[in-house]
Amino acid sequence: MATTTAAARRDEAGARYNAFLAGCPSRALLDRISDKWVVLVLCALGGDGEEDPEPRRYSELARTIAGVSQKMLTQTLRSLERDGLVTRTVTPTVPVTVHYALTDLGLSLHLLMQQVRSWAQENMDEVQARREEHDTRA
Amino acid sequence: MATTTAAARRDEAGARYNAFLAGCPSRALLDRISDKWVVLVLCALGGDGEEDPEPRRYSELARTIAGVSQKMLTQTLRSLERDGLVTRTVTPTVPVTVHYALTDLGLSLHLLMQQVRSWAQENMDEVQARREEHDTRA
DNA sequence: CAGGATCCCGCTAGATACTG
DNA sequence: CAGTATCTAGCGGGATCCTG
Repeated sequence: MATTTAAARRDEAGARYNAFLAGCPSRALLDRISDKWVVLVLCALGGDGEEDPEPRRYSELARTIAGVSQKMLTQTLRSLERDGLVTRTVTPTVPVTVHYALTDLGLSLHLLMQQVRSWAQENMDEVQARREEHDTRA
Repeated sequence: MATTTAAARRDEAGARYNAFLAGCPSRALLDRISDKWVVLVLCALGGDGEEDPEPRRYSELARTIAGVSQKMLTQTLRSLERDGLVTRTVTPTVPVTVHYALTDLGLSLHLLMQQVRSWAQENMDEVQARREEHDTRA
């Protein structure tokens, strides 16, 4: 509604944009991995580099990732659970205990993320160098 | 400054958060790949799946990605150039021509992104199924 | 053609308080 | 302990205008 000139252009562009990216489902995934909390949660659940897929409690995750708020942590866990990447196990103990664990699907994605992290560890210093060089020259 | 109780907790948390993530440079990379335009520009420059590292013009990129605004495109290209992931080549023709191309570094990251995209194409349907299942049950 | 500068809106992420 | 609900600020990002 209210298709102004700009919106029309964006509409027209959207068609080509979709043709460019919507053909493959990668756009949906991009929205997923583009969330930094998703990656961090995956890292935390995957053992942050170690193969240690032991289930983590909510507070444990919050403590490990730390920089995350309850809202973001819960929200991220919810979406990951919704997509079948993590499992949520509620143990009806006295105060209630909840365990989160990676599914096979989540684990496979986590392994990919680890590769990305490896790339970062190997090349980030060069990126830093380029960045500083570029900054000082400017 | 103005370190309230919450800020103090966040501060304290920040230390552990850094210990958890700052040990590896992955956090800096996360900020990089967490930008969807970065990925899309990398795709466009990398040929979107094809190995076709031919330099692209600014308007060409804008047309290919389409959904992006000039501001975001320019901003993304600037940061990528700053990090040494893409090169910016200005040819002083009559109206001025600018070519963007992936550096070796950018290409390697692009290849990684392609792997992620492959994962997406293979598993996104299952994710979709899980998602719908989860939605309809709720 | 390629991009700088500016205004401005929306949505997200964070803080706070409350509950089972 | 493991959340939920609400409120708000900040900024990402789009639109628009202008320049070399």
